Amino acid sequence: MHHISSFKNYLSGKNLKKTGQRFQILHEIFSRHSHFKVSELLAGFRKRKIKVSRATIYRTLQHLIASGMVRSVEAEKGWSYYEHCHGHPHHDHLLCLECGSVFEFRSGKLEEIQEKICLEMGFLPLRHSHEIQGICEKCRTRDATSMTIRKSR
Amino acid sequence: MHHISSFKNYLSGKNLKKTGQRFQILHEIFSRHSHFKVSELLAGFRKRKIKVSRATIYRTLQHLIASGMVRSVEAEKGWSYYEHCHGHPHHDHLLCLECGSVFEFRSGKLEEIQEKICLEMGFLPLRHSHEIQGICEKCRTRDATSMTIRKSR
DNA sequence: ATCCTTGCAAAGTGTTTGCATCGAG
DNA sequence: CTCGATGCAAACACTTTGCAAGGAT
Repeated sequence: MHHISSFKNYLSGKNLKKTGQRFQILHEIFSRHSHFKVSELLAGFRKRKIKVSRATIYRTLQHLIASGMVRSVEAEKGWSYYEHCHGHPHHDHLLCLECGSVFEFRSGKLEEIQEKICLEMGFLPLRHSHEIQGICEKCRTRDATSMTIRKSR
Repeated sequence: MHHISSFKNYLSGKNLKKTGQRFQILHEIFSRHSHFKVSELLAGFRKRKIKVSRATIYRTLQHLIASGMVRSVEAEKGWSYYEHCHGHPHHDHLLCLECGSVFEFRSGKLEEIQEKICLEMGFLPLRHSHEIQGICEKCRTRDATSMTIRKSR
């Protein structure tokens, strides 16, 4: 469990305490496949009767972000999604506007170009978010066959 | 003023009324160089003593987005930025985490790759947001010379 | 024993909505 | 005259914060 020791490391380095809640949150995050909302973490805790407050989740999330272990992936207005950065460092997202599914994609060439752009502008890139929104294959073919009424926001 | 007639067109097509407020909002948006927050529009109106309520701005923004004249560019948590789509259709952003400046960049090659990815995945791209966050040149060189205290969030 | 953490509830933000009134068509 | 639009304030949803109590070191 590399992420556990990473986090311990981070905590020690900052003179922060290794509390049960913090590791519960870490576990909850890293046992997920990818994205999550705070409300989903909270629901997970409630289901398993683990006591971690919403405030603690938010506070811990700030540490996890500061440590580089988690990053936030903006999605809907006023609704943050997060994901852990556990192996695959850069992968971006396709969001289906119809069914809400999120697909991941990754392209080395894309990253090369980004780096070149930053270099040219003297910009030091730290993180980035890249999301393409549209209609996924499944919804596209469904729409083409049946006469679905598109829901208005 | 192409955007004015575009908007009139959209309004007519939807049986919506051409009100003063709507055109005030349109003007306020299109007289800006690029990004804006709702609060900034509101401040502009207050300064010029124009009466447009916050609710009307949000409601009009929804129409402008639906009409494709404005799109939203997610930025900070719970804080939406918008921009009009007035000539340059695709340009993406570099956000300086230190001073908050936003720089625009654009790359045809980048878009080509994106299109190819979507094609491969059967995804129909409609819009996208791409933001690279980091430290801009000015802040980088300033940090290197003076011993600035980085403000903690 | 110290000082960081936690949980709670309250406060804060940005956004949306119900409703009475206003006004474009 | 009619029905959509507006403004206000209240409602919402997510996030942050003050404070007293708890817990790691």
